[in-house]
Amino acid sequence: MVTIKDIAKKSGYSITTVSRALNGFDDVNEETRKKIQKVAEELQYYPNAIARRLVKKGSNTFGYIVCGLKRGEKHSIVQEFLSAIYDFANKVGYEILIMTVDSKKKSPKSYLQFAKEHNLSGIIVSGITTDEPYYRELQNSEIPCVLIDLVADNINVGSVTTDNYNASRDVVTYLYDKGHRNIAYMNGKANASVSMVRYSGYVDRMRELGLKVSMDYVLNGDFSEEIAYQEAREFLQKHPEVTAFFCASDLMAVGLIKAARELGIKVPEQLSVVGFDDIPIAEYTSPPLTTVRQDFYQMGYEATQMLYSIINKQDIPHIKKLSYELVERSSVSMV
Amino acid sequence: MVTIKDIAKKSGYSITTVSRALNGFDDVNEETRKKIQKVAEELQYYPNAIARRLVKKGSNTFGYIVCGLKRGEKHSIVQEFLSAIYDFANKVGYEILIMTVDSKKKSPKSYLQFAKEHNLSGIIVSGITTDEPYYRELQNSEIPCVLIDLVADNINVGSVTTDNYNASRDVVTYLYDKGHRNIAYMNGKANASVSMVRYSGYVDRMRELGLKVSMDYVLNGDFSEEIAYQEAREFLQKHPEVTAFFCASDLMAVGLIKAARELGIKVPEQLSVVGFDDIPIAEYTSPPLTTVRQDFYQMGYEATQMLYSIINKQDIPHIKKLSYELVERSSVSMV
DNA sequence: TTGAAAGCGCTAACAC
DNA sequence: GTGTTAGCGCTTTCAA
Repeated sequence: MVTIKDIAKKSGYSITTVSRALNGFDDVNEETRKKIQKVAEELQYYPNAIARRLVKKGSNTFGYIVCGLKRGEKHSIVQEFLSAIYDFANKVGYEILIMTVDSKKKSPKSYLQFAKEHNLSGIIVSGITTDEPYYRELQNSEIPCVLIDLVADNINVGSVTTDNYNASRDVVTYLYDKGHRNIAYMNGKANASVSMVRYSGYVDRMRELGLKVSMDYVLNGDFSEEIAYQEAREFLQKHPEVTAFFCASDLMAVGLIKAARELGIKVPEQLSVVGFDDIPIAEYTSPPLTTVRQDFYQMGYEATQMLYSIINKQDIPHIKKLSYELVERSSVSMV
Repeated sequence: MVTIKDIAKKSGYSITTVSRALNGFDDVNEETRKKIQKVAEELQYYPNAIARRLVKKGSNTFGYIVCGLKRGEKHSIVQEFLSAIYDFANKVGYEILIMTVDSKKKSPKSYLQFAKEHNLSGIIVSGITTDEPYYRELQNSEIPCVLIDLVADNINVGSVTTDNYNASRDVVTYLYDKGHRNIAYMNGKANASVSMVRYSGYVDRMRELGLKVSMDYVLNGDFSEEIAYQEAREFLQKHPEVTAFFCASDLMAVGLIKAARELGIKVPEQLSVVGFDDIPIAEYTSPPLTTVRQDFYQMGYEATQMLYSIINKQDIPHIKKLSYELVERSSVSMV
């Protein structure tokens, strides 16, 4: 390994001067700098980031704690987050360190340990549900944090989500305007923060519109295509009066549509379906899915940006609700 | 920040003893260890991985160079890779450092710089095409490398790919067996290694079966849905005699099918289509796509495993060709 | 069983 | 402009 010392020796200057020359300080003679740079190049010198990080105060690294980075997902949400996080990090010259968390296994280390070990400047968290130990730990973190799809607000911690509540309300309104009155709801993971707020959006808006919300009409698909399919098969047979279904995720909508098809129920003629997320698949299902588009890339980007602001003690709001878009395709009809 | 020094001070032992006690050395009195551990806990001490890394020889980190981690992808290939890389890394106690590369922009740093700066144990590379400067640089690396979907073979560098050549041949055979004789081919990015291999599989097998390969029948969709769509629109009008299309990616197949539909050509009745990859969308298109399934997770896993072996000087083959599966759905018919 | 001391590669006062 | 020195937090000989 070529070090600054080797360059010092070969160039005849001191270690300090080499360091300063290479780091562009202006108290170095230009000729000296040239010579040193030449030697550095000859020796194929690359500064050791680890050593530098040890001596400097900050590490200039964001941590990213992901829950749910796993094989065979039918959406690429994590990929969108990552793409955004790296885009922003590259822009401000930060590195990223990722810690994957498996909700099934007990986590090997706490977020605090992760952060302190690597001297992280701050961390972004996604995919965590409210029943996980991380959640409480994170709430009043001493380290800058931004949570995606989770509520939080204190000096060091911010949160970024889609405006799930209003999105949900809009869907109900949309369905209502299409003439639907018996609107069922397929909820996601009970412990996911987004499930709860989407659910309240549904309930609140239904009530406002004078529609009764029967608990019979609320299923739980756990954000899973398969479970939604199972639940729907049972439900649809019992409730022919239901003309529309709002699903808290596209994947569940897909499962629901499959169940309907098998039962001989035509979508959208006999049953209208609205999803949530707008994952790539949504465009290709038959019928193409009407759904609420979330911009996951933007969520990731805003989260990283917010983290950066928090780290730099900028005074910005710590809660960001992103806009959504109701994209109309062909899974909803008038009644 | 709580350091080993603080613990030494508070516990009354020396820095050395604290270090050894905390790292489980057996030349430490158990009582001493207990005391030290207690103090460490009280002080909420977390060992500084950066300092440790500086002093130890290896960094126990894999680098991962990704090209093509970007917004709005319709597949989650990178996500599958990452998921696998982390699964393996977690198992062997390594960390991951990712460098994103944008083929459009000139890369900010060479892979060597990336590796040396962070003292990486080795690196995994995916998404690189043969025309990129990285490619040559990587070929005879002094640092352990494993390339995904790129050929390479030397002491320090290995490669992992699907057996693209035979997969391609199998598709042609499959189509032939279904009675197709005029089989066109939609190739991917010209400079992607996989494109070339898949293309030769197509050509070789066509010839073996006594079918002529006209250059007219070979289009280039650049792995893009949109470009494939454009190319196909033009082509299909001119070549009604073509009854089957083999596309080097599912996304291109989707573009092709769209073009066919707009032209009033029924898939699969009038035109059979086979894709490649088996991305999630493939299952939901209409008609559902017959395609070659690649196991991207496995590719990532094997790559990381191979890298680990190379790093540890194990004597294993440096070329791994993974098996594939022709999944039959409904986009191909007999003729 | 414990501790003193050197050093990993680098930066940053402070002097000259 | 340049060099001396100390030190980031940790591990690791080598003595005691």
